[in-house]
Amino acid sequence: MSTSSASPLAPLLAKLQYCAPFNVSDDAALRALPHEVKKLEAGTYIVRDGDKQTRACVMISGFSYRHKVVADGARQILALHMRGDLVDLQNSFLGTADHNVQTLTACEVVYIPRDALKQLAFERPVIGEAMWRDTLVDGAIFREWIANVGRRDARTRIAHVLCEFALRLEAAGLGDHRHWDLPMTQEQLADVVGLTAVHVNRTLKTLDRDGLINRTKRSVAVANWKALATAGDFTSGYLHLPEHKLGLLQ
Amino acid sequence: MSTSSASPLAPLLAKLQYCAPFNVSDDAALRALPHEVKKLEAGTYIVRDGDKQTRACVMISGFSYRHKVVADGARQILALHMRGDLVDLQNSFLGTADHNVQTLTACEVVYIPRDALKQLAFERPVIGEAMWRDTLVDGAIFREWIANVGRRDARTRIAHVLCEFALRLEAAGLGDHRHWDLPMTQEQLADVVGLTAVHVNRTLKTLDRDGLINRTKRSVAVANWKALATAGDFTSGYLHLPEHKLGLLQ
DNA sequence: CGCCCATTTGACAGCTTTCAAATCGCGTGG
DNA sequence: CCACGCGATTTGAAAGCTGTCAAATGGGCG
Repeated sequence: MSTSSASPLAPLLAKLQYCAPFNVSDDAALRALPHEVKKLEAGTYIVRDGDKQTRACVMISGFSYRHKVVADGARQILALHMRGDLVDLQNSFLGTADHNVQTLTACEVVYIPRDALKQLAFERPVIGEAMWRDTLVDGAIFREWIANVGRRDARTRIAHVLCEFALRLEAAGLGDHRHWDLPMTQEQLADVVGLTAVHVNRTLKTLDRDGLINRTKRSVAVANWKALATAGDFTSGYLHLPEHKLGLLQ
Repeated sequence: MSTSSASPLAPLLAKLQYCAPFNVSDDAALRALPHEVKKLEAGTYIVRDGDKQTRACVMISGFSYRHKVVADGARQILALHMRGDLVDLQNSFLGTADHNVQTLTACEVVYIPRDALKQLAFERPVIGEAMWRDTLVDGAIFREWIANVGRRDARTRIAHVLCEFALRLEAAGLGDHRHWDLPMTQEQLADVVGLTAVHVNRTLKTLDRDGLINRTKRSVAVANWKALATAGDFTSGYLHLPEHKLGLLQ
């Protein structure tokens, strides 16, 4: 098994290989990347809007999110990240960060110098292609979110992100898509879907009442996957998950 | 001047070089890409959701847009593309398209086989990096649009996209940011900002009345750039434009 | 036990949508 | 050159989804 859990880079390896496995040499090259492991508390900023980053950050455990703050002070969450995700490739390659990245929970992360990552990508096309692909999947999720906040009503919008989180968590090996913990407050969920916390609360209640989800305090479980996916106008295509991770669904 | 207008690939070259100019050899390699020029009528689908593309498409003239259709039939426009933009790198690299790309106006485009593009990117890191960067800028714009439709009111939202279009048009060499033609109907603009055409109409009227824009039939001119940018909560950072294209602004 | 933050709930306001109908612009045909 | 027709723009009135404001409830932690 090439993704030994001994290396802190193992989650990145696992994520990048979801398309095709690397050979031993590529595997070793990736593991040889210079890196620094760090533990971060919940709420820590990994990147601030305007920062000039020179390293990328890989999530090992915990959750983080990207967000922007608009003129009136409202916050919009742009993405949620979990184990294996490369979270600030985008900011570091573009020079100046155009948004914030903050930990949602306590996290372990690995920092990798941007230039080392860039060099690896071009020396080893298999790895470079996997990283590029990963960037494109991030973009695909951004697009779905634009449609989600732009054209779906509250109920559909929330059901949709719940389905997305479920599948991504499962793909990252963090649980079953039908039963997982939502690591965010209703206010944070509201910032994901562009609604108010009050309205998210009311909408979650109706999803619960209708038997689509089960709630316990700060956690959500999918009670009826099919119904939730239908309610959320959800299809998994845009996540571009490898087929072997979609077996359970359709 | 390396970007001779003789080649149909010149707009792509110009776009990719906005960061740093290529050397003669890279320039020649890009021009040597296999390609096919095509004229498309307004409304033609370049990619349909679900398609398996094997070539990418570069815009030479005209405008195109990406969009998704949600469950209730509503459409959300995800991106607008113009001269020099690589419009379906994303779909072709990911295998199956997760959204549609359609021409907004009559267009000239160039098709390039995905594999030739991929090979070039890895053989010539300067070009590969430029393409990667371009992908990341697309992503940055997606993120801004999430915040735009998620957290801004109608007036701010519309003013924001008008500012973005103005700057991107100017950066692409298609006019002055203070005076340009909007190549879309109010209904299409509504699908960009996640509003109804009726409300877009009312809002444009107030922007006009307040002296921020001037309208004539289907065209929009910026009457007061500074006021429009303020009204739209617009700053250009997320476009990651090269400094030499920002001289006029701030 | 008490504080604090998150959740929940209610009443009301408001931005945006919906539904229709009128007007306008412009290409087409007489 | 003018009438016609169709799509886009405008406008009005009313409904509705979501937001705002406030207060109550609940759970976790020192």
